Amino acid sequence: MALKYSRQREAIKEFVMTREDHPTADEVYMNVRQEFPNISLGTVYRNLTLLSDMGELLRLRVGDGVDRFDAATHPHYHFICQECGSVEDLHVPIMEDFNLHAGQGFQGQILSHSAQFYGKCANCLKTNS
Amino acid sequence: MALKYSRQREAIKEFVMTREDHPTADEVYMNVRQEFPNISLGTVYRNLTLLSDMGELLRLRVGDGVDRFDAATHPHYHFICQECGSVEDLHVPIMEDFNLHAGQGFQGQILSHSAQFYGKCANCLKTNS
DNA sequence: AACGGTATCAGTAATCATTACTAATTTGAA
DNA sequence: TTCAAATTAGTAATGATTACTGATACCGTT
Repeated sequence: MALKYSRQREAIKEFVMTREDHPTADEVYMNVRQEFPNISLGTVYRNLTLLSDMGELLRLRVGDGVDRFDAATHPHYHFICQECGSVEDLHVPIMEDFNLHAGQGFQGQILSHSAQFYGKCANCLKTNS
Repeated sequence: MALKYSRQREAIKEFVMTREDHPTADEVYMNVRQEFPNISLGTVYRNLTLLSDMGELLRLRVGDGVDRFDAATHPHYHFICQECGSVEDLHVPIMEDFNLHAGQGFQGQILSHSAQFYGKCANCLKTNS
């Protein structure tokens, strides 16, 4: 049960931390392969899951069927470009009041929320007219 | 290309409309099978996708890896119970200002958002202590 | 520095949700 | 009623993720 160091896990974590976008498991695999040509996709998944469970990474499910990983572990919102599918962090504070607003007339207990914003990213805005 | 009536599609739509929860494709399949014992899962998926594309249903991806379908097609927020995984509609207005808030300092263009709220549903609240 | 227990690995098979394919059936306009 | 086109049932294929297995790497203890 005790966690042991592994060079592969370290490389995976390091790689995700260098990225501003939100790489998928496959993208992590492709890149870490340059340092560890024999690393297997299963190892990448296992470590990404492990790191997420430990709270060192955030596992994102933005709804396109592929999980993405984010080294920014503090709670924050995400933007998804409807044009190119890119995912960006939004640098605004979490709206805590939103939980109260949404709970009006609701019989359960709301503890947290997540939100995704959609539109066109800066790149796609200038690229196509 | 022209849409033709089909009894299976009608039954699928009717079934989803009777439900307050948000059935998965498999749940729809299991239920519509009582009326059409030979209906295939592919037919269910094809029609759910078709109805969603036409705007008669909403396809939800709340992040648990399974798509859910909602007959309430107006934009609204969802609550997901962390205990039992149930999904409920929240009956509060969409916060349009949220787009502006989130767009502070963002170079792209935000057009819409979706949000999910997490906690304990009324049932789980009273069931376990 | 070698030993040994266990976590981790690479490789591969299995799973699960969803989509694609195909020959047969159903729909609906002429 | 006829017939082209849409839809179906059944099944195969896909794609992301997880599970399994024998070999390897890590690390506290000798």
